[in-house]
Amino acid sequence: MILRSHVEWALHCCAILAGLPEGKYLSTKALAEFHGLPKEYLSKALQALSQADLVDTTLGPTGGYRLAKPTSDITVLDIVEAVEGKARTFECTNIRAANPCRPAGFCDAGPCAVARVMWAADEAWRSSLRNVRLSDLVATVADDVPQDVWKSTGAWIARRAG
Amino acid sequence: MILRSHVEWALHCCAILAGLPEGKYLSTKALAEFHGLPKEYLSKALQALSQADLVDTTLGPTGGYRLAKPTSDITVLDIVEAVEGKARTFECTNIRAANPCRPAGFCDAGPCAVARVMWAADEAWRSSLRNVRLSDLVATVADDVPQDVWKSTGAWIARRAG
DNA sequence: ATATTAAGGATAATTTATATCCGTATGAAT
DNA sequence: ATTCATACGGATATAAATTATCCTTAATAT
Ligand code: FES
Ligand code: FES
Repeated sequence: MILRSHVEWALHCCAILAGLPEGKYLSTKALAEFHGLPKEYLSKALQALSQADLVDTTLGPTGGYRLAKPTSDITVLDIVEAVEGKARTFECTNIRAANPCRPAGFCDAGPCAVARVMWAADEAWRSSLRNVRLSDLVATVADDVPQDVWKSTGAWIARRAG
Repeated sequence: MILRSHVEWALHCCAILAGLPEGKYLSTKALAEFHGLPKEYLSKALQALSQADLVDTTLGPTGGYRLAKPTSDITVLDIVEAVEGKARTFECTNIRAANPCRPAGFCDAGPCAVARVMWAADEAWRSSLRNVRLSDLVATVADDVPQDVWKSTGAWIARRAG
């Protein structure tokens, strides 16, 4: 099992959009260049963010993306689920139903105990991601990145914004 | 992202092996029949359990699998990692390195903040699975299944054990 | 000897992930 | 008005992972 690369892309793009000057937009082209990613494919991840209402978009020469809400109102889980879907990572195919010792027509009262354990772990994973806001993430990144790089990155974004 | 079906198979097989009479083995064929699974493919999952030293095996007409340890010494995580691997579910491709504002030869001090958040969630998932022992799981299943079905299932296992 | 089993290698089919291409509608600048 | 750059979505292509089967080998019980 492995998460799609879109998750890494979407999270980094949101972190960049967080540094965008008020009211401006940043294009797919700029985001792809910045991260060294294939523009057309990155576009699919950004479309997913748009469909999840995490970002606003506009068309035309100065068009692109910007965050639709304050960074403190967006969680990492919001972003992950936007590109990866909300479906559980464990899928029960109900193999217990094949038990030859069951009476004919036997009907289970609820989900299998195995599935419940796996789903609880899935929820722990989601809960962990839900507890980190985009604002927290950006603050951590800002802490990690040397000040001069951080500053010139902000300038780069402002320069490419439309 | 979705876990492989082997996870569901391996967990259910371990739960069945937990009901095996002392010293006996249960074959792939019996486990496949019981769960309605393709024998040859299920065999791959069981081999993974064997390689992780969670089960003992023996050859020959009375051969098959049995648990290698007490059920309280095996966690759900042990089983999941045996078939799914221990690799993290989030893979960082270090896209931050493409940032055009970095000075040439810039070297990161540690893993990216985005990766750290994703890895923490991964660990929360694993921790949740690690906190459930096979003995706990079996107890829950026993609670779920009607007593008569539980009993006849135990008899079925004993009958097929060699 | 014979039958049955786990183990593992080879191979194929199916599904998912990755990636590119192109047409359309929209908005900004001239 | 015209032109250009953009998001969006559909279609298609390629690569990789998952699912599945087949077959050979070595071990073991009867
Ligand atoms: S039947 Fe699907 S997890 Fe038990
Ligand atoms: S560079 Fe990989 S998660 Fe940030």
